[in-house]
Amino acid sequence: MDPLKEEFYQLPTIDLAKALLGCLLVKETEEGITSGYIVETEAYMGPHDRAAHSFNNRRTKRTEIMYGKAGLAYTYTMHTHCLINVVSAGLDEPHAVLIRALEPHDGIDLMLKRRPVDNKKNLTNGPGKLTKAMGITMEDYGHPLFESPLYITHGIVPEEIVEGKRIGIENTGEARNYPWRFWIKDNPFVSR
DNA sequence: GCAAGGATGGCG
DNA sequence: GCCATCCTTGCG
Repeated sequence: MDPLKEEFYQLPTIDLAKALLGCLLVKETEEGITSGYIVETEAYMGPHDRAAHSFNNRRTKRTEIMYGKAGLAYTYTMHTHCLINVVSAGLDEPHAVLIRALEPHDGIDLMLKRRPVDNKKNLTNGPGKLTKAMGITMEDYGHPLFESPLYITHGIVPEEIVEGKRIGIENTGEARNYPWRFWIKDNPFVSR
């Protein structure tokens, strides 16, 4: 399946966060191909979103890619883990969509080898878990997600999308209450 | 230089 | 609910 085209990412950030649900995230490596359906995302709305790394237009080496064009990968390190976002909105609008959970699809054996778990439900049901299972690292910082070897393609159309508060941003004032987390209703691979 | 603080995950 | 662990950031 071909990657979704660059034009796919030309959506308002909230719309993109929803549009990404059901899409297939694919990573090709020498070890093999892994992929999973995106089942949970969060929108980070840049300068006016206290929970965003780019709040108040903070522009550093880390956040620089958020000021780039939509469809690039923004990877960063959180504690000992790598998290992946899809850069959103126009140039100099530093928005991003965090990919929080996947439903494993291809290469499940390889993912289990990278990240052994008893139950397949726990393989990619968290932002740090899915990157480890798929072999996504800081090497992917700035990679265009409309190109191999790390790309997003058409998957399934979700039956119903639900929204709620974002996770893990307790110390961000009002921003913690914004309903900018989206997931596929009743999907067992959502993080919580 | 250095201290503080996470968009986490795993274990108790 | 606690903490390991380590990179980024802001400040001195």
